[in-house]
Amino acid sequence: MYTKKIEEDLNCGLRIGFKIFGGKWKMCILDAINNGFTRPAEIYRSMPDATLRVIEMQLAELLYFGVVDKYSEDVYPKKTEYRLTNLGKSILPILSQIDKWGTEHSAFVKERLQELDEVQ
Amino acid sequence: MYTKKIEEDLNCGLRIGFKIFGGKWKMCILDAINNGFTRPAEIYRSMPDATLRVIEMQLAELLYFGVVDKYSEDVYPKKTEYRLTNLGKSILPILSQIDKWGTEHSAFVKERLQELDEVQ
DNA sequence: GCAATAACCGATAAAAGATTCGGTATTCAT
DNA sequence: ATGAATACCGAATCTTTTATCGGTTATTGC
Repeated sequence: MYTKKIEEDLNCGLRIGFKIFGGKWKMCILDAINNGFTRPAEIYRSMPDATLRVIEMQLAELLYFGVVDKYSEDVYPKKTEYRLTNLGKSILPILSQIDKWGTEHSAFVKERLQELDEVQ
Repeated sequence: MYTKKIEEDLNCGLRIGFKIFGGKWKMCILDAINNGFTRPAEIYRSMPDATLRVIEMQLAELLYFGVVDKYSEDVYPKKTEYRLTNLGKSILPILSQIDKWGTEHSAFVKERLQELDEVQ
């Protein structure tokens, strides 16, 4: 994590929300955890487009902001589980709403993106 | 707009949603339009932390993805209005949910951010 | 004519964010 | 003891996004 050079206005709920779960993979990670993929390696396997490193980094931020909790057991295979806190769970409805919206409009969006590709 | 070098998986509704309204200012702009600030200069005055340039750029993207429509009148003062399309309006419930979430948890988030600042 | 306002665009700089790569440490199975 | 799996972390690098700046065009009021 690092501090930004340009200070942010966090007077707007929208900006705060994005601050917490607006990263490229954060929502996907929360979704994965919610679907039972609670360990880093599991999350990674469930979304191989992200690297393990980025998953670790985002988990660290989610942990910092109290969205997830971390439980480590010293057994083999080394077991670390990340679970949603109540704060994390409170994000789930938003998550599913965005997912629903995106799924509903995916055809349209993809069409537009394809146009862009054809131009370049 | 530019094409990415790293290809995106848009199989996930979440990613699609973020693609369309996940920019730093996009949701704020949609919110501003919804609150009656329909012209670029008005939007800018309603959220001076963003530059006019970035508002223009984001409006162009929102226009491209059919989230807003653009209406120009050749009168003085030069009048351009951006209005939400049905697609744009369909985002509003998500918007207000995120805003509500962010507002509810703003104290907690700010506290955490302050901690980070103190360290550095 | 000149300042002010509006909309907008291109180029480039800067910042933010993500990726890559190599490393540590642990434990188990062979 | 070697290899595989897990969880991490640091640093450099690259990509993406946002900011800055200067410019254009057009119209009105002075």
